[in-house]
Amino acid sequence: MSYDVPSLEPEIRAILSAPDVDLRTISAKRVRKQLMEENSALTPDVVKENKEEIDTLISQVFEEVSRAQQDSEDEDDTQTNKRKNHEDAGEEAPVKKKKKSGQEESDAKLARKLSNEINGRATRGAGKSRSNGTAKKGGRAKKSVTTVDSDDDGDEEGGKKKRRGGGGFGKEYNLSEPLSTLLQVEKMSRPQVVKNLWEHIKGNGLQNPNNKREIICDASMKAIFNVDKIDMFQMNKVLGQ
DNA sequence: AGCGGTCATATTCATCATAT
DNA sequence: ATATGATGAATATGACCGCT
Repeated sequence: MSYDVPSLEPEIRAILSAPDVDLRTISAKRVRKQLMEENSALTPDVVKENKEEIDTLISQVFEEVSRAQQDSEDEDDTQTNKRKNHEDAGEEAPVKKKKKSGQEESDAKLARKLSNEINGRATRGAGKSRSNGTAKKGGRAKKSVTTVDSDDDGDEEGGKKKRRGGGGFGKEYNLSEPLSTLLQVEKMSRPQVVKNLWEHIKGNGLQNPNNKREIICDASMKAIFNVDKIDMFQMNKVLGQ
């Protein structure tokens, strides 16, 4: 009320789209600060009183600029990509299984998490901050526990391990009638069976929507397990028989 | 005794930024 | 300066078997 916040949009846009400003390293707080420095009319008190509104406006402008910059990245990624690489290299490569999950967030949501999203990613990428990320992680420090892709491949000096070939999970089993019918193979190792089974499950949407760990057996599945529904773990269990 | 591979969800953890 | 909200990422879960 004491200030026409919307009129700040051009200034905010200028700040956010400045060549030397990274959307990942900028924060709403910084923008506010810069606004105050450049605009004498914006005293700390004024900002304080309109903080919420200003933040909202910043978030809106951020969205637009961010989108524009994404397009730029598609065409020319040298800048951003380079920087990004640098960060990743300098920091540590946290194994991320999932990439981006969704860029389309509701506007309301986006506005709400503007600050967190921007700065969260920014600081993380920028490194510094925690520096010893792993150490601090503490209990969760152990990254890939099992899926560590240690495909031992190669040599293994002579008669060391054939665990790959005849190993515990490498053993192939003769599939039961309904199972071989369903999977169209006669023998297979258990992990492979599970894999194919899930393929079938997902293909036919046999998961219980409420509890997706629960499999609702269809005719062919019922022929195998003899039940209407089965826990995905139990499924694996029965499979061993 | 434990590791290895396979699956999806649930839970937990830590870290970040803002707000008070 | 601390408390809190929120978010992302990682791990645990459960069962199988054979080998080191």
